[in-house]
Amino acid sequence: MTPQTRSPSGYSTWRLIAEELRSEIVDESLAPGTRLPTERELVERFGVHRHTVRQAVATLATEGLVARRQGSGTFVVERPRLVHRIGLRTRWSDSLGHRADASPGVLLEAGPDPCPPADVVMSLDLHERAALRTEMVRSVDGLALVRTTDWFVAAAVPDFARHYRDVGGSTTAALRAIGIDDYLRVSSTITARLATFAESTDMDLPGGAVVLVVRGLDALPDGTPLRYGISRFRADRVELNVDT
Amino acid sequence: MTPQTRSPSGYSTWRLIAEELRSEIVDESLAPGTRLPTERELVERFGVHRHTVRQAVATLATEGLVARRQGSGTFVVERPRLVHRIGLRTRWSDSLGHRADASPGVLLEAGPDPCPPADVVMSLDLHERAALRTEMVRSVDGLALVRTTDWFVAAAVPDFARHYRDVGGSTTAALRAIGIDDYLRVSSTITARLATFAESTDMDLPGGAVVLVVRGLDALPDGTPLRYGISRFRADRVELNVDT
DNA sequence: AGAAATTTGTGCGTATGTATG
DNA sequence: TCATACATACGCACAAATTTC
Repeated sequence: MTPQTRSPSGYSTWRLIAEELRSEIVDESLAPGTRLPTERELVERFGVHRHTVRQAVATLATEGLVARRQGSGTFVVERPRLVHRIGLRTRWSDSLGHRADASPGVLLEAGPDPCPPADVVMSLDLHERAALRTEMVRSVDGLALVRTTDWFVAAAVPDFARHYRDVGGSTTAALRAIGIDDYLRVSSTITARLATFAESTDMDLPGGAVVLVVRGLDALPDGTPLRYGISRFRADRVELNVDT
Repeated sequence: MTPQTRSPSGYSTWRLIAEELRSEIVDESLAPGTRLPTERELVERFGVHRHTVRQAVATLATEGLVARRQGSGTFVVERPRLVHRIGLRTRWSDSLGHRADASPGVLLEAGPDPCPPADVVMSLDLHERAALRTEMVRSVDGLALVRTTDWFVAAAVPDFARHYRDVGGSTTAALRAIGIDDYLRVSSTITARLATFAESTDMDLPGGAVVLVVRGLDALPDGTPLRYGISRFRADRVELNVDT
């Protein structure tokens, strides 16, 4: 485990240990409220110096994942986790709209996209039609939980950005103002990866954060494609749910 | 980006750059078959020494994610990606069974679990009944893609391990041999995190690999809970799909 | 209440790894 | 290849808070 004996992985020992412990916490193998193994036990388990274990736990403490109490131990902090349901009607308002502490979505950008990715062109049939792209961040309790990029068929959602701001940051309400009362989720594709630098900046993520990426296609009840969206969720604070 | 100006993250600079590029490849921002930016461009973009970007790209090349061609450039390698469908009937046989190169599941362990996690006890109503736990790895083309842990109500699946081996590594077939012809997915919960040391060993994952974690509850058509499963997928090779 | 054991917090010194130039 | 600056990991010692007996 020492840098001398390990092959160069690009990960420091304390970071590896920190991520191992984080996995167990996110997984609830270490349940909220319970005590972490003592530093002595962690030293034993990982075969490293106490300072190394301490630096690992220190980063988790800085992130607010655990709380250390001198003489007593280190404890897993209880943290609310957002459950985002994926189904026929997938709406932010259902997942975080009812929470008193949910802020409206912040529109970072909205404008024409001259050259959307190939799968977006395909899904929305944008060969002959212009695309509108929106970039948003959504937060709960001051914590950014999701970063979204959406494409619309521009002609179908006139003045989207203005309506979005007018209704106070709700996509569903903005679409209703335009005259679109209902839309359905056709399919969702879920992947996961490490956050990019840009995402870490936009969502203020800790180092090495994992994001859940959901690509979804929404259509009008008659089947006309309406929106192609890419949502990137903080994986340590959000879980996706599919009921069948 | 220099070690002097960065706050200590536990990641070496080349590792950060490697993971950034990997995210773009997994995301298909850098599509299969396309050329990576030149070393010169990467040096420019990340503001680091040429040795540093070379080490980053070298790691991706070792993993087979990119191929370097002298005088030509570095290219993103095309790699098959497994799509695992989540729906009412979620079966391995549907996702990877029809592939000629799919190996049967390898049963690592099967036996009584005296003390399953709280949510498993709850979902399967194991307060008074014994639990059977199975641990498996499933591979395609010699590449381990998923590591599963399943709990059954022991009394409902007598001799499961024997049947599983007899039918050659298929859960659905083993259950049929026991007399269970059909079962349905009740709900699925999806999270993501870095792989643990144990998972990295079992699935032979590269350092810092991300896993998609799916917790699912299966029940008999009459609603009796049958199985609670935790599946951990290699996130760089598997995507989940939900059609609604 | 008090002593001992346990657990986290802190300091210094040394050797090695990392990234730049 | 070498020099420089910083980060990492280890070894040892002791302090402070809490729990245990």
